Amino acid sequence: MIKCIRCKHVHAITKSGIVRGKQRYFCKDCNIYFTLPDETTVDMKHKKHMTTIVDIAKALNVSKSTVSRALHEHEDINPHTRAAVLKMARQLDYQPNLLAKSLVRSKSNTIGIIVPEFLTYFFPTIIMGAQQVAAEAGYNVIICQSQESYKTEVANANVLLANRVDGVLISMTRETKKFDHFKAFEKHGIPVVFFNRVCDEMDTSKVLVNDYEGALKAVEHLIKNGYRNIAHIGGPPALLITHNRLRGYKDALAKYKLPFKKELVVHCNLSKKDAIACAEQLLNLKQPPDAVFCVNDPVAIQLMLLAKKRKIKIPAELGIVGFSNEPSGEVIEPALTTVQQPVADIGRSAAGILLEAIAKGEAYVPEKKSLKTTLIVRESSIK
Amino acid sequence: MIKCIRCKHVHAITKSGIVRGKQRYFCKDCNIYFTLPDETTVDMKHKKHMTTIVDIAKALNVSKSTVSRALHEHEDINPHTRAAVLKMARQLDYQPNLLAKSLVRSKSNTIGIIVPEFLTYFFPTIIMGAQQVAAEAGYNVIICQSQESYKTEVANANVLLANRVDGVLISMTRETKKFDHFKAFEKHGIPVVFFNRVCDEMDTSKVLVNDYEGALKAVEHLIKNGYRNIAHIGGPPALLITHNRLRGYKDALAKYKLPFKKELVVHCNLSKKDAIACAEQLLNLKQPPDAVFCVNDPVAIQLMLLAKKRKIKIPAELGIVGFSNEPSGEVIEPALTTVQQPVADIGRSAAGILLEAIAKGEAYVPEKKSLKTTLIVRESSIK
DNA sequence: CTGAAAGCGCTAACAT
DNA sequence: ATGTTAGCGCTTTCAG
Repeated sequence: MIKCIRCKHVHAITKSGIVRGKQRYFCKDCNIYFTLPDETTVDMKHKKHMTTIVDIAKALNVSKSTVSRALHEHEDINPHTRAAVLKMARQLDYQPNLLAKSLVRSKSNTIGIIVPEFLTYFFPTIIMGAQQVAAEAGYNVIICQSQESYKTEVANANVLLANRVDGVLISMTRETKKFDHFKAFEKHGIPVVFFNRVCDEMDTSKVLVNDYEGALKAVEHLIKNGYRNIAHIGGPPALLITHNRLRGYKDALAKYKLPFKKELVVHCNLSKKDAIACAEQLLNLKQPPDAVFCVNDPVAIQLMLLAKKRKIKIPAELGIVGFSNEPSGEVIEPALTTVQQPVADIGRSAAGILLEAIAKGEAYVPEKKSLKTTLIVRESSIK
Repeated sequence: MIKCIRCKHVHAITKSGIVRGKQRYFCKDCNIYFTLPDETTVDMKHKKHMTTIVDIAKALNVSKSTVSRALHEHEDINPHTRAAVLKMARQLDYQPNLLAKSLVRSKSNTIGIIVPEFLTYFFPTIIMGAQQVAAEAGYNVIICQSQESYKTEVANANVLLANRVDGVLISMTRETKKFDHFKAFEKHGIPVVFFNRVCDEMDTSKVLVNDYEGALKAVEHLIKNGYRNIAHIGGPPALLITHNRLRGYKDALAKYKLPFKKELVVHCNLSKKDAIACAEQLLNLKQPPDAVFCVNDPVAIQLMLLAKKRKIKIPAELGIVGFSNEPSGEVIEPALTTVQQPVADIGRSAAGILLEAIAKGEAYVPEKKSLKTTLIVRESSIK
């Protein structure tokens, strides 16, 4: 709707020839000729318009569908036009607008990841693995940190929903008890794969490390090396890994007919401070343990540091085994025996399953995957 | 337009009653009755339609513009309609489609990050910092790993471009010599902030750690502690940090009138293998150093491990200072003196500057930020 | 205060 | 083989 530049009215306007490629108009009321201010020149520096398929189409005098087809190896396309389009696309520096594509396809080619934190090497490594697999399949990754807060986790879920991710990878906070924010994904047909900190209430794919087996092997190893009064520093009771590693610990004792002593099991919230507190609690026992299986390496290291400070000889007087094989365990003295988990594999595996689920849609059947652990024997556990 | 399920033609079709709530058709040509496969029932579970503003509008018998306005605290809106819309939105579990919003606003509220790798704690920590700041401002983050490959980096840049990110954070690969893929961002008015591995050729914001000063302090500390024959294991020559830390090393020597000896400087590509090779090279010297300033902690740790293996006393016979304060340095014995960089701050700072640039648009003036380092003195450098 | 309509860039029926 | 058209879900003039 063209308005007269003087009277601002729209009636009484007629086209009147073309001047320097621009349409000229005539207002019968005001009796003046005018052309519209060329907005493109203003735009030029303001925000360089990215070339679209329409630009290519115009340049080549074809329709945008033709351009779209040429760009997508559609079969019904003349090889010549195709070549011309491709050339022009390169020439104009065309970058497809994935937002538009996602909108019309109802598919964003993006997956979301929710992790509780990002500080230790653990989650970054998993994310890296997932990101690699995703990138290879042409998927982007949006990462959210729940910071171990249920509320944030709900917000994260909404962000991912609003961004219309095609699938989600989740490791829950330790305080998550309600799962509606996860179920919302399912409700919209968005597949979810849990890893590590999984949700039992939901019937989705899950990728876990075989914590039970890892713990069993670790404690068995201690027993075989002559330790008899073996303690366990576990994780937060809410976590499944805590449960499974504790179970492995118990079963190993049982297997070798060693008594289970309640006072030898303490739970740690995984903070450094609490780790030290737990270590103290154990070492202060009237009958202190001669070995400790720790829920993870950082905890094991705090224990070792404390023991060393107290001149307790490791491994002679105190055997220590950790879990997760973090870099620090390798350089500490004595080097820490630990249960290695295939961390990057967790991410790769989870992402792989998720992509499959996205591809299969309805047909997809949830799958539970349990990754193997390996006991890495170093010095801290060999009497 | 109903087609016969046999002859596929559209003429000769008539309606013929309703069966179980579904319209039945009759093809006069083929003489058969049929109903159309019920797509809605399939759809129901297939992909639950997410509610849109139109759904809300219909439910309330208002126009979608009204809904949009209600959802955005627009001023021209009746408080009652507003309340009704909000209520209905909640009721229908409305999640705005950010893809659509981004498309029409030409603003994705997403920033991209390109980092060379993701393995050490360094980049993940930076990303975490950046992600926090971004999330607080309502921005998502898309992360790309260039894997130290120029080609991948170019691909990464295109991915971000195609996703229409509003800004980009970059730490270059060590082999990047051409910068067209970065300049493409500028060309489209997408602000770029470099961090850590910055690009001198581009006039954009940069966030760096004051490597020079950190190195200077580190070497000065060694000198003050009585070391006189101080070596340096540097990083890959292509990196700026290598250059700056080396400069700090040299200037510290100069400041105390100590001679610079070429054979005491070796360059390491930062791989573990090469770190060991460099350490060996130095320790094998006819006149081995009595202290080494290392380009980073992992290298320092490899050196320490080798020295210990050779029964060289640390710090008595060999002082060692690292750079970056990685967790391992704290637990190794003797504990590693190191230069701490405010890693998460790099990410926070860079993201902050980027968001500001996005907000200011044209008006934005590039800014160079140099973050301070702190020398953390532990045992490995005190004779 | 509300509605109608245009359009962001793209895909995908449908038509030619 | 190519063009036309109708959206995807949303914001944003413009018109009441």
